Amino acid sequence: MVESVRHYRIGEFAQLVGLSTYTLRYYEDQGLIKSHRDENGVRYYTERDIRWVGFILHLKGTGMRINDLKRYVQLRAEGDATIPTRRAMLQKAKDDAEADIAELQMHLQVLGHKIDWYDGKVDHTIADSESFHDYLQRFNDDK
Amino acid sequence: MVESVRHYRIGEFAQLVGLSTYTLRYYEDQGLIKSHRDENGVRYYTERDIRWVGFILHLKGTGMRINDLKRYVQLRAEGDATIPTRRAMLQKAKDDAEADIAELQMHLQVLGHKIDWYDGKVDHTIADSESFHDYLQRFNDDK
DNA sequence: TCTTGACTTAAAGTGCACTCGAAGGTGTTT
DNA sequence: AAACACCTTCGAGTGCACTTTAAGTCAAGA
Repeated sequence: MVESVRHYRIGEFAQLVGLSTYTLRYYEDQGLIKSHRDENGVRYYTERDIRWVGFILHLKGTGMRINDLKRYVQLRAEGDATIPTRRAMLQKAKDDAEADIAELQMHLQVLGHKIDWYDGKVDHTIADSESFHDYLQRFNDDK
Repeated sequence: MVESVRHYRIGEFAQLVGLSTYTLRYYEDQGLIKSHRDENGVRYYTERDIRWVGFILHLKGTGMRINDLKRYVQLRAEGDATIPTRRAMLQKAKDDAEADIAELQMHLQVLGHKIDWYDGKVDHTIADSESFHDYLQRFNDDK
């Protein structure tokens, strides 16, 4: 009694992973994902494929580009010998994303100050004469 | 004895703000920045303009699009009555960027786990049989 | 039987933000 | 005089990641 694994055709799978069928075929063309085919040539996917797409989306989510993803997939196909390379790719993606966050936070800080400055102007706790640039200097004292 | 303000022509200004002269003219076309002109029609910029471009770059840095930037500039031109609207725009930009950071961090966490998993495979502290998916479950116990 | 959803290839379109080039002109510097 | 940096309009090109269309085929389900 072999329990057959649940199969999803492209439409259902697309909904599950939150991509369009177009995109799924596009990713397949690009070699990012592989699909299985039934006797009529119709694509189907399994739970494993859901997890793989999920992981791809995590990588994409950190800003990794399709080309790098392709490369990662190729390396994976080459077996365990490429683990150090893949690890390095992930580390780089991680470092890059962390740098992005740091930059984002820096911009965010200025935005926050500008919002505070607007508030100060509106409730008159900041002098009309004080420009945002002057106001910002207040936070630069320690630099 | 009026100290005249330091003027920068587009080439020098471009270097100062880290944009190309092309981009600067493009931004001007889009209404994001204004330039002053000398008697020959040659653009020049001042310190104030450096600060303004800097601020624009902070907004862009949080992911704000040209169209929204345009709108912000328009509102600014309409005077203090639009401060609440502008404040709201900044708040939204801030909220959006914070959401982006949160998402990024989520992706980052998975990446981190995958890196650890690779390390575990390499030094055999993780069983060969344990898939990354299984491994990830370890961190899901509290959910 | 008809609709629905799948299949194919190949090409074109979309959106965003630049980025560049052509072609001809002006003014300053070497 | 030549080089250089600037000016104009405006249209085309770039890069990325999709997104859509065309045109025709196939098979299962109501």
